[in-house]
Amino acid sequence: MPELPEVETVRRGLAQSIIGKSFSSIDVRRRDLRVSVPGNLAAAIKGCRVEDIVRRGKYIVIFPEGAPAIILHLGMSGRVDILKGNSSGSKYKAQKHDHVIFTMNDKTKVVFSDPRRFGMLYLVSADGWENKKPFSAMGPEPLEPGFDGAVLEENLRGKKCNIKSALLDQNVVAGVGNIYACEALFVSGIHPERQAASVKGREAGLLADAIRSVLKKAIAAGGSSLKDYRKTDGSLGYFQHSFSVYDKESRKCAGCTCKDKCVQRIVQAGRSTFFCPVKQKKKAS
DNA sequence: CAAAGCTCCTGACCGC
DNA sequence: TGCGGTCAGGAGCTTT
Repeated sequence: MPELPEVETVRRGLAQSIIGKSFSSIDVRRRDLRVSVPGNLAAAIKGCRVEDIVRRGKYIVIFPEGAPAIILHLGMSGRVDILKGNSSGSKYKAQKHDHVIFTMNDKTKVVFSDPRRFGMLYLVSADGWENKKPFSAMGPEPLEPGFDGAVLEENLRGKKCNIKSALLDQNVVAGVGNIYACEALFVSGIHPERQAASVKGREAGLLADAIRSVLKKAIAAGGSSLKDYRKTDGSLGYFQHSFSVYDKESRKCAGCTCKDKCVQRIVQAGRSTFFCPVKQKKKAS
């Protein structure tokens, strides 16, 4: 379940390994992902030098010089493996779910694999990319300076759905998914069933701070590896060991002083929510 | 416009 | 051991 911290970890791995290098070949083994991999991918980027790689929400955007931007989304089970040219790259043999393999001019291989094929890899013209499809309406980056309680409150205004579901809306805040929505609500002491628009003022500030701190800690840990997620060198993230409530049904919450087995699981908008009913209050404080 | 429901997909897991 | 059923979940689409 790659969310912002996992995507950021992958972005950093990519940036370190391929910025300044150019694409020498692109092998598309399977096109039918969530969005079809464009037929002109190889023709569009071959020979182009990678200038920059940025992240917006859960998307990675790669900028090859003089070419369209490559939009990459890891979906549910997507993974990027980087094989250094001098060693592992030459021994690489494509696995079942390796869909797109980029080979750089120094033989480094970038392998995009995704068993469930919820991921996406497509091209958008680099000029004005931020104003196009998924990005134009996307909410603020929670780790950028402009994000605070006032901004969050504004984006929650008028929302009648519960706060947990609202946090999953990428137009409210970018990059937060199921795990970190649960974790941030716990840290801020807000009950997941609270009406979204009722979270304002001091509480909106607490929630914004909680989102930032949880995401920062997760990035520092290299993300959370539950099933499929790996860093670009194949190693595991380890933030899953630091979850306060996520996937802890009928167990103790972080720093628990409640009766034991306090963590409850409910389903909201078809997604699991984990929370502590003792520490997360239904009434605004 | 908002929000809920549905869909895509496959590996993992459970119970018999 | 093997098989069928269920689940997970990001985002886009459809329905209400």
